[in-house]
Amino acid sequence: MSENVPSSWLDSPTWRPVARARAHELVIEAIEDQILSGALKVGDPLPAERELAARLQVSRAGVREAIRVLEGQGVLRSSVGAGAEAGTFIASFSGEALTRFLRLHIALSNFQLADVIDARVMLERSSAIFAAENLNDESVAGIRDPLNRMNSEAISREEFNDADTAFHVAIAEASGNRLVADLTIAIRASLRAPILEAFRQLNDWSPVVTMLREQHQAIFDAIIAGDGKLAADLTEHHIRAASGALPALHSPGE
Amino acid sequence: MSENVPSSWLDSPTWRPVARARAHELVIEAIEDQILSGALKVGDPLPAERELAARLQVSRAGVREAIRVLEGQGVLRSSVGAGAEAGTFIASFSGEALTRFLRLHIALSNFQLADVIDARVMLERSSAIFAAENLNDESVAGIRDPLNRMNSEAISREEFNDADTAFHVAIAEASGNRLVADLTIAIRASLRAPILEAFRQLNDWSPVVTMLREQHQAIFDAIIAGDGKLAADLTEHHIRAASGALPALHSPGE
DNA sequence: GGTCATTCAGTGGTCAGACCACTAAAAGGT
DNA sequence: ACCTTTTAGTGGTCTGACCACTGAATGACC
Repeated sequence: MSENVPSSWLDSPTWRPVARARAHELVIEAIEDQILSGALKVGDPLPAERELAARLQVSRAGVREAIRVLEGQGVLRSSVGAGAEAGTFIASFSGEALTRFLRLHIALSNFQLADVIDARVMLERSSAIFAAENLNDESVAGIRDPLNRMNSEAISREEFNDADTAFHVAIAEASGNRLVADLTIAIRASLRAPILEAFRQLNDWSPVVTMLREQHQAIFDAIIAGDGKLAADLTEHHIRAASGALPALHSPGE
Repeated sequence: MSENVPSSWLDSPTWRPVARARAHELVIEAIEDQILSGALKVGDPLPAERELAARLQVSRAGVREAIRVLEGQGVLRSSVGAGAEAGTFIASFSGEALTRFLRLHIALSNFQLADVIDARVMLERSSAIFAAENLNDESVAGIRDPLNRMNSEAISREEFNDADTAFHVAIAEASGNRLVADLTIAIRASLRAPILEAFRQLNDWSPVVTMLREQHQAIFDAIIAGDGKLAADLTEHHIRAASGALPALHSPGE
């Protein structure tokens, strides 16, 4: 049969591999199209799995796999049961997707810790500037509360770490930029375990915590005074000093 | 039977709802633990799906759903076949997860466009500063190439947009921070379709493209001159001017 | 008509098994 | 040793059965 086919036809650059689309990717695409076109909004239900499988002419397993992916991206959520609350819905939001993404890729050395810290510096400098410009009573209280918690004498290392995170997150949220806040939260959350472990490996953490407390207070004072530039500089200095005070953060188990 | 139970016992705060763990989430957690502990690195194979299902005592479907989620996060990749290249592996990296994440959440109005643009300003200011500080022949060529492509007279709107993106991405990559570069790429990619559509809705795009070309050239010149502060300011001005020149970007179909 | 208990129907969650496409490795023939 | 065929193991897909959940519907009683 090959003698009937001119070789120039076979060698023509119009022949390209045909990507074989996986069933679940087709379903993801279909759902994504509905979202991008505006047909699906936060809170809207999707058709039932069996219904969607019939409509898209794939198996229910393929639909489920697609839904899992989009659940993993914080886009969908599913509930068992009957009635209006049962089924799969467009989710309101969850930052867990970003957090897991960063956590895994940091662990896989796809992002270097130094790059993550630099990115953090950049994000939080910006947050500090905007927070200082956009202060209101609510955001001040939101920042002051974790600051006070960190100053409690009876605080454990874990509680301190979480209050420390809450302090930084409150500043990011005070900046008014949701994306920046979520990136800040995700980066901090992705580093929670390594930071905590580095804290644990400090024999005496009191000089470190004293330093952190002073630096947090100075940042807070600068933000309250509306001095965004100073707050940004103090924030950068603080992040780098904190990072430097935790040697185990940089060489966990190599 | 209820008369035998002290009500203070039932009301005790130690009673909490027991979260019912979904099979695929258990599998994700097991894989994640292997990654976080360092047992799995980029390029490593996972056990076969059937094997993993047996080991974790869940069904193969549960394993597949977990793998899909992690594929969606750019963490895993799978190949059909036999031999050393068959099976599921830790992936080297793909930015598609971030891009899709942003694209969907922007479409769902979970992130406001203004916040995304501000985040972009912040990222690209930082990139411009670091690029200006860390110049080498390769990064200069990487930035100059898309710049030259944009200045071609025969360029289509789509090609211009993609070269524009490549220009910004090259600067982010020249900054040397992988996470910042990937965030920049993801944000730009997530906005590709809306930007392109806004471009299409311009009756006469030549004044806009002239402006963009001039601004790109000025940014390039500032980076080459090693003036990071100027490059950052020009970048911010450029991003905001470009955004302002595309009215349809801000009211797509409301 | 209102209330309560039971049943039903539809939802997602899970599993097992069958079969397919792919692909390197193994086996068999020359 | 080389080539062809077969094999074995991989992920991809589908089907069907069953489970847990949960509001809605139905039926019984007052």
